[in-house]
Amino acid sequence: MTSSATPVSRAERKKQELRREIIDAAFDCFAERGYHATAIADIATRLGIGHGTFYRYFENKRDIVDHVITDLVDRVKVALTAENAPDAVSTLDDYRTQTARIGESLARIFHEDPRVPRMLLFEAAGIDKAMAERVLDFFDLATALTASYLTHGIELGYLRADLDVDNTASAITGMILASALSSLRKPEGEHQRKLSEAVRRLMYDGIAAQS
Amino acid sequence: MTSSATPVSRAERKKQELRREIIDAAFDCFAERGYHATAIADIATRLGIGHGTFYRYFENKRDIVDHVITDLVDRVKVALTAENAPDAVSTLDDYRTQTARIGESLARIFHEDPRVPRMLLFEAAGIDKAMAERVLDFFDLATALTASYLTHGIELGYLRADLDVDNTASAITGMILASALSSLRKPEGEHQRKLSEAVRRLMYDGIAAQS
Amino acid sequence: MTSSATPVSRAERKKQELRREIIDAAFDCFAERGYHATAIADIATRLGIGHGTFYRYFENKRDIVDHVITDLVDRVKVALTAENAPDAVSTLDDYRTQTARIGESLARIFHEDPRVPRMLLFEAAGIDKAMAERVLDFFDLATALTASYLTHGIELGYLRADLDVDNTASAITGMILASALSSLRKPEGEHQRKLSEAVRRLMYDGIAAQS
Amino acid sequence: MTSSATPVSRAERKKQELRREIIDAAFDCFAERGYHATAIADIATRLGIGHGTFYRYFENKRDIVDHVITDLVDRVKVALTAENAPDAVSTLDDYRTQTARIGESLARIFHEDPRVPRMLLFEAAGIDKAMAERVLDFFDLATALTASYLTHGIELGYLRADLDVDNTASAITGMILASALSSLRKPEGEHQRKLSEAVRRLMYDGIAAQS
DNA sequence: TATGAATGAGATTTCATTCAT
DNA sequence: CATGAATGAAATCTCATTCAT
Repeated sequence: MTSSATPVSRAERKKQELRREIIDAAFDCFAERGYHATAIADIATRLGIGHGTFYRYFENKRDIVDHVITDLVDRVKVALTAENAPDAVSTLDDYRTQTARIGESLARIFHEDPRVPRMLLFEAAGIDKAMAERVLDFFDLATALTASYLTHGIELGYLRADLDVDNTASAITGMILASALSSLRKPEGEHQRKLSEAVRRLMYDGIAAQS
Repeated sequence: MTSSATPVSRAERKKQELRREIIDAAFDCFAERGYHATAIADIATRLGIGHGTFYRYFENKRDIVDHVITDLVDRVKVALTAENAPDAVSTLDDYRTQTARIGESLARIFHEDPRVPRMLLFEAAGIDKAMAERVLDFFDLATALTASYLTHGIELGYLRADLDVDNTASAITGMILASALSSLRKPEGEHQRKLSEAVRRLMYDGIAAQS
Repeated sequence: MTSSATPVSRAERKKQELRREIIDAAFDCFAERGYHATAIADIATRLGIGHGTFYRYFENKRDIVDHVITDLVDRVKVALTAENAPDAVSTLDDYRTQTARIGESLARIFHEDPRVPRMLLFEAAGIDKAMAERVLDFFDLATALTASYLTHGIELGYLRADLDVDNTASAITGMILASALSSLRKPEGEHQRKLSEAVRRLMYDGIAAQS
Repeated sequence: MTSSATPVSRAERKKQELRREIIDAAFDCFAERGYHATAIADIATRLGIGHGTFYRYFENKRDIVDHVITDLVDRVKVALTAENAPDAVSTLDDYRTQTARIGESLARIFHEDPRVPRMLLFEAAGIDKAMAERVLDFFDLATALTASYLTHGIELGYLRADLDVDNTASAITGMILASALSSLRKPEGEHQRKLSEAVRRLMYDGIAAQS
């Protein structure tokens, strides 16, 4: 029942393994030195393989970076969505908890693998037009997800009915970006938690003194 | 009274003019095709000058992009600071107005020159480590400025005394980023204004329904 | 018994071969057209290889010329020293024979490969300060070697006890230079032999008429 | 009677002056940094003139170096020939004195202006084929001059009748070269004098112990 | 006449990609 | 299949020379 769908041979499995290692090594290089400063030979050397071998696994340099980004985006997507269906929330407190959980999850990813924010925020967009689009698409996705939460909250009445859903969602995505950015300079978990908390207080309590 | 301040010769003036044109053409190219995809010859061709001429005005490619970024950052800095001293504000309403004004000013820059957000958010950080630092420094500057507003507001009592100033400022910077980002896909002023308003409502009213 | 000493693969051997061919082609070019007038592409073209290939074997243009000079200097050093230990000589006649042998050996090198004197005397020193130093060092070496012969001869009593060893050695090196120079215009062996003989007569008999 | 031949105007004189200064500045640059490493702009800057001005005085870079070499060669020629007619010598002692005087004169030139040996021995020949020929021509000239002394000495009987005039002259030129070379590393007058003396002892006494 | 801004030929060097072994 | 030698397109940068001012 396990390997029924694709009866992979041992060789095939090895191949997939190396494929994955190449993606990871490329991720390392791109995040460390930048996409343009990374030569295919650098990636191969890091793995101890010949650089010709690279081309048996990926079309070209542009191909690998696409895979790197896909992987990275998938990981963040999972953090944003996993176990976190908008309709699982029914009160403001639930939502606040949910937000905290998502925030924490993101923070963990950024913290555990600093290549993620670096690549996503610094490297990807500068590669070419198409990649910049992918980055924007990803932000839009995050915004859409947030928007669905907001809409759900409005429907259930625990969020302001007059909320400008899309733009508020954009603003919230911006704060997530801020969190990712700050993880580049202050990667300690403590700091990330405080920032995350500040974001939530902003969202729920606003900044004004209680009149 | 005419040329008293700087008695520049006509030749000198022409030189400064071309220098500026080169910076501008470089800005065009970098924003359009990206830093790495832009050859010095592209910049020169765009101006109808020989590419050797470029090197009479700038050391090398890295030099020109530094100037482009400096210009760009200066422009945004002006929008963030001009006429906008934190201590000119003394009530929450003042602050909200102030925030609106700054937001509008930024929106105008992003809208009037779409190269600005594209360069700042997409191209700059991917150039090299040093430039990535400059970008982070710039975000830090914006955050520090916001923080000074917040501190001022706390002191005067119209902002929450228990505000986590620095992290809240970070979050607000993130929303400014969101605004810049959105201008890339939806550059119409109308949209920008709405996003700006949503940010302000988030800040002042929170998202929760009035209990 | 075959490849016991250095178990080089066929590929490795081919590589060394090409490396040597590149040095030789570079030597050709530098001697023919001069270092500065020679482009890397010229060297590559002469070998029928792509000019990118050059950079797989040598760091840069400066690197190759260093190797060319090292080769050349080694060749001349061998001629100056091989089988020619100062202490193998014990009479004036021996010394004269020795001198003749060294002179002949040098002449053969200059004659067999006219690139040698051309490169050493005309091209090398003009390349840069460091190379000029190498050339001077080489002359100093030749002078030191000659000096050791002279010292030996004084000790054994067949050379004048009041000889200014170092300066006399310098003068003799100068005459070797003259020989190298003359080989550029008059490369025939006959001429070289006569010049060599004239040098020896000068050294042993002086120029004055017998009183 | 003074300026009758060419009635030069003040302007003309100034022009000639600048022309000379350019040659001298070029000499400085070429000797210091080498011909290829010297840009026309370097020469102009050293004089505080615009580099366009250079081209009002000299055809091109090749032209100026030709003039530099001509000047240099003329200076050495003067030292070799001035007041030193072969037929003014009639005894071996006279000749030895004469030789000393020429040697001293050359040494003074090399010592007073170290650019001379550096340019002549290190830079000139590497410039191009034509210049290499000029250098060889110059050495030939020195050799021919020496040869005429030798011939004169043979005719008057104070030099060996069986002297191989041309090749002996070549050898002597070689020793002059040695002197020039040594002035590059040991420019002190004392050393030059000793070397010069060693050359003369070699020529007149040989190196052998008196039997 | 002096100047220096403009020019582009030309040289060096890198590196993604191919392909024979 | 893996390898890495070979390749050349393409980019950067320099500087001798011209020429308008």
